[in-house]
Amino acid sequence: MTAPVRVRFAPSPTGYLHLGGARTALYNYIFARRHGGEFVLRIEDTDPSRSTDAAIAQILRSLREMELDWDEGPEKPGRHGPYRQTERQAIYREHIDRLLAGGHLYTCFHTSDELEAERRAAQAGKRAWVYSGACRALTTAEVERRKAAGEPWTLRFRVRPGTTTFDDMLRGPVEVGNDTIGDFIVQRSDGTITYNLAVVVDDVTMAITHVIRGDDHLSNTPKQILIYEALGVPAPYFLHMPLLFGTDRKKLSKRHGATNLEQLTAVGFLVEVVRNYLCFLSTEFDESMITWSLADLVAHLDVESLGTSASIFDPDKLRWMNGRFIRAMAPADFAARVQAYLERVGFYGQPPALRLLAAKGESALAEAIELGQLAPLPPGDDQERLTMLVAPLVQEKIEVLSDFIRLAGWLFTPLAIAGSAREKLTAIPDAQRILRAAAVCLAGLERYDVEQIEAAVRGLPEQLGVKPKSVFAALRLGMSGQPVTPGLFESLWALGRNEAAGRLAAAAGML
RNA sequence: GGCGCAUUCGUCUAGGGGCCUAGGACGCCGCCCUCUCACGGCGGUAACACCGGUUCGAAUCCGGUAUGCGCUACCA
Repeated sequence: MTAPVRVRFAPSPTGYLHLGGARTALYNYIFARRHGGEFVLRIEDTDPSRSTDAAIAQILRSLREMELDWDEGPEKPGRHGPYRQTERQAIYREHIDRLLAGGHLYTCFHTSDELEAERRAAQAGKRAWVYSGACRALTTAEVERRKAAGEPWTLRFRVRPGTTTFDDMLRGPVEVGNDTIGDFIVQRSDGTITYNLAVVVDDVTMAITHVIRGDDHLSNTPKQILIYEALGVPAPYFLHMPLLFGTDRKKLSKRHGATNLEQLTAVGFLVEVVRNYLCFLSTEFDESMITWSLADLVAHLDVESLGTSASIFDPDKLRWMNGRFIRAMAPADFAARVQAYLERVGFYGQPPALRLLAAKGESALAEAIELGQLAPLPPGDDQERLTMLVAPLVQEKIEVLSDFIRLAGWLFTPLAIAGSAREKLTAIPDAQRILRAAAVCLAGLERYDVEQIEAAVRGLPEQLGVKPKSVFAALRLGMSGQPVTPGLFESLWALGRNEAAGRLAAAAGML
């Protein structure tokens, strides 16, 4: 019988979980669940200068938001812990000793400055460069003498001659000549362990059977295989997923706008959609997949049938998917999501969120939230009622949740007609007459419902002898101060009779 | 420079020797619907990186070139 499948996701906590990382986490999770295996989370913080606890917390939060619960890892103790590399020093020690005993490691006294110079010279002469292995020849006595003299030293891995091969589950056989690898450092002069050794030791001791990671690690794999060999343990299966780039074909970074889950959800993308979008890259996609649940992803997606070339993050397609998803939601669910979103971005009782979005756009909003400038604020009773009332009106037209604010934010703030809206309103012939008539008309309606409102408004043009367009435009501007709103009749209805009539009358008074 | 991986419309992709004068989706453009904006519907634009082979026949197989990315670190 074969060993149970165990996979891991091993981010280095140097910042947010970016989308590429989220994607490999997703596929690791899916692979584990498909094979009834276990998914472990490990934090690769061997470089303390770049790792922060805040980043770790951030990453855990994002994974949880995507519902990728890990079976073992931080805050989820298991038999193979600890799950932070900084806490596994003793384990590395032990393995270093084993390698040392096996003659796979040797002490090297070359300083990084010396090596840097050599490398530069080789570079200038357009010659290939790998570490010469000069220190291999040092005698034990010599080593001891120089160590005693206080010279800094590192431990290097003695790369054997020959070639190293492995079968990538996605790309097939890969073969490299060991002479192109060069003895690499495994223990730094400060005594800390290097990435390539740490991963191997961790994967061995955590009983990882399948290493599913980004393509950027493909070139490191031969080194790691050499270490497995030296340790005398079988290497796991490897699968290198295609990378995810920004629109400029470069690695995703801040310059590409919203590129991590936090920012994306801050502008109103739904986690499920982002999650699905990431999964649908490098594979065939069908519209019916947009509303898939995590369980559906597990049931249908197979990391082994992904394509092999890198793909580019396309915010436009994500938007479209988000819109489709929103349209497919039950109205009540959508309303609840809108409310939670508005609360999160501090919309309720905090016009700043609204203004920020209007003036500076989505990225500014995302940034403000990120910096904690907008505190979550629960809605008041009236606001909650209004939100529920208005949500269905916008559900059919928006792409991201922040569009709600753009489209319907005016409903939550006192009437203000300024700038171009004011100019447009004044430019409408008979605007004042129209507004007054409409206010009176609405106030006198027998029943205040959408049908009655529509009938009344549609009767106005003939009644007043003006063009229908003038009436619609005047009422829209007059009730909202906005050129674009949800449906006119529905909006007037959502406002309520008094508020609607009051706004129109007030608008007439401003002319 | 060396090594590795990749290469179909702008983007995500279908395609695994004849079904391909290359199909779908996003975007873009146009039309329809329409109280604004959208949504929705319909239509259009647009690609096999290049050069050589193999073959009766190549997007599909092979070789080379180019380009991109990654590794080549006492980063991960």
